[in-house]
Amino acid sequence: MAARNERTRAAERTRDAERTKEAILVAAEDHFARLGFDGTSLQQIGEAAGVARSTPAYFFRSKEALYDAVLARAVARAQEAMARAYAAEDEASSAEDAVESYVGAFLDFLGHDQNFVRIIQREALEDGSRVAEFFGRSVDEAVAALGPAAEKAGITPQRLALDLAAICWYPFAHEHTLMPALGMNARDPAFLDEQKRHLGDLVRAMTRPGRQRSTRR
Amino acid sequence: MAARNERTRAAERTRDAERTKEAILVAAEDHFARLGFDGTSLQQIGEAAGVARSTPAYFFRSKEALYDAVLARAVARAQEAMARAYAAEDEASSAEDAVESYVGAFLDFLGHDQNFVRIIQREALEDGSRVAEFFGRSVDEAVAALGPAAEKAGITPQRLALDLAAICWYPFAHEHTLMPALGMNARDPAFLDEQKRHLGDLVRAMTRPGRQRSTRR
DNA sequence: AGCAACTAGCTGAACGATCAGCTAGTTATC
DNA sequence: GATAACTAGCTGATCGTTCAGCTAGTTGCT
Repeated sequence: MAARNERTRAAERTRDAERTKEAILVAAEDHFARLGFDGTSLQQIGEAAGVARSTPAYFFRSKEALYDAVLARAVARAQEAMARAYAAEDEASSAEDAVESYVGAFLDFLGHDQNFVRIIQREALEDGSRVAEFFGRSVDEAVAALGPAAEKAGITPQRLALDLAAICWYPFAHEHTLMPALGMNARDPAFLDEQKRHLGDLVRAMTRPGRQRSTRR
Repeated sequence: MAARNERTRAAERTRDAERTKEAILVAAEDHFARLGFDGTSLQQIGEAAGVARSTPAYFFRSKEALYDAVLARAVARAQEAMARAYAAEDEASSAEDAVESYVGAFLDFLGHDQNFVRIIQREALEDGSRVAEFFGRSVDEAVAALGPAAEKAGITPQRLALDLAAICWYPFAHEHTLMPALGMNARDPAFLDEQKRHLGDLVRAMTRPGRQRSTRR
């Protein structure tokens, strides 16, 4: 049995708190992302990490504290990925290109970090979620990156950010609900490519001059 | 104590299977939507419905069967709302107006049925979700309603449906994550109005002639 | 170098609490 | 009085947490 093998290996392995904590964090993230906080037991996490049931609690004090550590890790990954995208984006030749490269980086990150999407989706269902605070810096960067294009389109950068985030995020969040009903597959690389191109077209359509928008009342 | 009062009232109330089942369904939906399947106990549902803990199981056989009934109810509400919107939409004068009225109905429904959004969000996190099948008819209607505008925009109706669904859905799904970070409030009626106008502008921008889209490779 | 004292890593067992499902029963209604 | 509408009480399973204890590894002393 796999679990047995892992436990045996763990017993032979030299003691290393950092490595063990890391294994627990990885196992916990996978389980929390797939099954949720309530749907995951410390027993399962311990088995997957190759340690005893009590070891996660030994290192992280409580199940909730372990979850907090998992959440912080996942958010940090996203922040770093988007900060890199923000740093790389300033060599774009036009406002539209800047958006396209920034959005492309976001799409790539979401496509490669399914755990992040699932964990944030679960957080979004908690009333007192704390992720909003975590997003502060990333939102500032996004608003800066989208600012010029938003001005050309005649909308606020916040609204442009919302539209793009929604279109990027939704297919991954709903790959088991609306996507199959539409005959689409979010994990198909061809879909990702098409999505990037489509978003570029969309931004160019929004910024093209000569538009007539609804007048404010 | 409130629970005691409700129980007392239940005992005094005349027996009525339909009314009791309805009360259980309503209570169960609220709890499942807010706290999830695992986070909700039959005890809580019974208390909220004003019946004993064993009554939900008496009428619905098991917790899972009760959840299935709740899910079917919520999906049926959405299907009816969108079928009405589809029926009302054919008097629109242009392809763009048709989209705007259809999308407006969708937005209104989502804004008034928070339970539906939350339940579907939770379903989307289950790997073996069955909601995809339920969406079949509604998707066909949506594709038909959006067809003319999609053709004008040079994209498939499925993709237009995906974009619009994403932008409509996302603010409600993430009203506790990205929305506050962007300084927006999905439940503000002014935001809903602005969102409708904005989506109309977006569709008109997409369908405006003279665009230059990326060429397929 | 070698040994004793100490610490950090990790475990198994036990705890109280909570849960869904079951069963035997009680009450209202026709 | 038969049947449907409910309920209280029980049961086995599972959960997170706690804790004493074991052991591998480190440090300090001679």
